[in-house]
Amino acid sequence: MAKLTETSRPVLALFDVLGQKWVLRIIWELRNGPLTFRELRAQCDEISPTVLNQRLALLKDTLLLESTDEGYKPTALLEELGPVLYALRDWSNSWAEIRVAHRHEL
Amino acid sequence: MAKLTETSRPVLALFDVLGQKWVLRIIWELRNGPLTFRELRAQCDEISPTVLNQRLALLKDTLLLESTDEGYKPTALLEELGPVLYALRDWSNSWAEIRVAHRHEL
DNA sequence: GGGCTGCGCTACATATTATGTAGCAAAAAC
DNA sequence: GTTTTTGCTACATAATATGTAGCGCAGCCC
Repeated sequence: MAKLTETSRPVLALFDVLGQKWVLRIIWELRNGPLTFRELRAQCDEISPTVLNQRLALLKDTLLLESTDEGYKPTALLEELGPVLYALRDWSNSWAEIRVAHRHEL
Repeated sequence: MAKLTETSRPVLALFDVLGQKWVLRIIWELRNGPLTFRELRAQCDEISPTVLNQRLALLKDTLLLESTDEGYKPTALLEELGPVLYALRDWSNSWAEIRVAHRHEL
């Protein structure tokens, strides 16, 4: 499993985690309640189970996810990030529009 | 250069970009004005220039960064994400505290 | 009990991506 | 016009992801 840079700046440690492939996607797909390993894998476009399990281990280790009898779900702490994720979603719509507009300019 | 999954859901495209190593860090380091290639590289812990250049190309291509005579800087659109980034920074401090507390529990 | 099914997850060979060092070509500084 | 500095490329090596197969276990059915 990847080792976190033990930096004195938490935001950089956070970027280390979020910057790993599939991490944001996994968090996003768990926004509406718990999913089992196989459900989560299906939601994530059949991501390889090797990587999925590595990411789940990392996220449990960093107290962002926990596994219950219902499946994997965000911790209370991670749920506080909900509004931030939705802000990203909203922003991404403007981004998509601008990119389309830019393509048409060419 | 990595190809974006051309998905109909912008938020997933966004996660594809942000989920690449160094992308969040690069954006973060440019929050206080433009930096040159070498300055940016120094801020990013001497990241390999190969990857830095790949990421800069990606971010220019997706209209998140632009290069001026002052160096690389975020586009107006990306600057709108400022508050979101600072929210992540603030949240990461609570996260760090909880992780420390959890270590001491063991 | 014995055989099914679905589950979380592992093994492993292959393909993709990052790292680190050296250095080039062009622009600036002197 | 020579010396720096800058943006960036080349390339060999190391690290990481992908995709497929399938294991061991738990719950069911009869």
